[in-house]
Amino acid sequence: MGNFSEQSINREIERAETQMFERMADNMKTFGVSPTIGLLFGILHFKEEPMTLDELAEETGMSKTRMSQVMREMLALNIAEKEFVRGSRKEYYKIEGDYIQAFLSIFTANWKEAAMKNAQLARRLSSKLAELRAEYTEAPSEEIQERIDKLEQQLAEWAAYYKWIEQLAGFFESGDVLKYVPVEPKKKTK
Amino acid sequence: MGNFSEQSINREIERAETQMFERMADNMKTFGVSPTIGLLFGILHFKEEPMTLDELAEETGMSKTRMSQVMREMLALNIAEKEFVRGSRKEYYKIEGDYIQAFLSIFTANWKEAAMKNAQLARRLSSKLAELRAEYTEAPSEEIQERIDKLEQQLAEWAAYYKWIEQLAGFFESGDVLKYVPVEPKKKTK
DNA sequence: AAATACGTACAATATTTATTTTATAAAGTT
DNA sequence: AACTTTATAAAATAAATATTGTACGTATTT
Repeated sequence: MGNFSEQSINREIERAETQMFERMADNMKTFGVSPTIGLLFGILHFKEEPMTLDELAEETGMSKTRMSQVMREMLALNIAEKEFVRGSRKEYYKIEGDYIQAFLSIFTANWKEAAMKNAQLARRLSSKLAELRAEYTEAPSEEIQERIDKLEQQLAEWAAYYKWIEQLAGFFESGDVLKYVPVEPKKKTK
Repeated sequence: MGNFSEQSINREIERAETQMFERMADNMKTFGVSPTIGLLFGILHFKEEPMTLDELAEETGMSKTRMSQVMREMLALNIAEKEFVRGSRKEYYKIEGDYIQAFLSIFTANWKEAAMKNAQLARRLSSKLAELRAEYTEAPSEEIQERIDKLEQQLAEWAAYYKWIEQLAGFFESGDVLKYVPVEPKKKTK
């Protein structure tokens, strides 16, 4: 007896777990990364032990290939790592750090990359402008002069912005942010 | 004379401007919002004066409908506002604050929304679990007992996380973050 | 009141992103 | 050496987002 009830309660728990994972996936999308990263992070965090691509595929119902793609992204973001398991020739993955660390890693990585691309373009554009100035030094119409000035001024303002982003990324990466936005100790469920 | 050169230099400048705007658009995508928000922000910032939907459509080559959609998003994110211009029956839009302010607004908004959704789900799941516990109090198999405990513990950990995100959003929203990650005064272009 | 200008809802299309399928290479086993 | 197993590249498909076009409502002008 109780068999049916037990089965149905297990289903309910399963459903709750799934909803939590899906919420995490959606969070990640909001944060600008692939939702499946959130899903896998949630699962790996929940299981608390390293998992193979096959296990992840089984758990999510997605293809193994997709698991491979996403785990690679997670490695690049430094929110997961491989764990060598002797005796098995599968690769095992586990997460690195907790939710907050993952959050910090993701934003750090994204912001740094954005700042870097911006800096790269800004350099290119600045030298282009210098070149234009040099080239047309003899007959510089009022209008063109002004236009170049304006763009340079805007580039400078923009540079201040992405340099600030870089600083912010550092503030996250170093964990300094946690000094000012501390983690509250989690309470036991009432 | 100089007419051809003048035309070509103008084209070059135009191209540079466009590249900067496109970079901004790409930044926004990275940040998890529609790239066109970055584009319009860049244009409005550059022009330094309020613009109508038609002007924006003209400038971007996109449809007026799209401009309307995106401006609405920007209003919701508090990075743009309408400006009433008497005599005209068009609506004029201008940006609110500089790049950094926009950055802060966007993340504040996104993080708050994510935290809110998480909190909502967590509440639902917690009461569901309580309900399950109550319902099956008589014949609680070892296994189910443990499964519920585990999920509750995970929910608690997750709650600590999204509460932290909320705090972080507050830290951004209040501008406190700027105390610790200050804006460097921008240098004049060399 | 008819005509025009404006913004946007709604449906349709295009583009991008996520995911799967098929194919292949490398390593391990028999 | 032939056969498996594992991961992933490359191509194909599906799903989600961004964008446009059409239609319509409201306000304004004539």
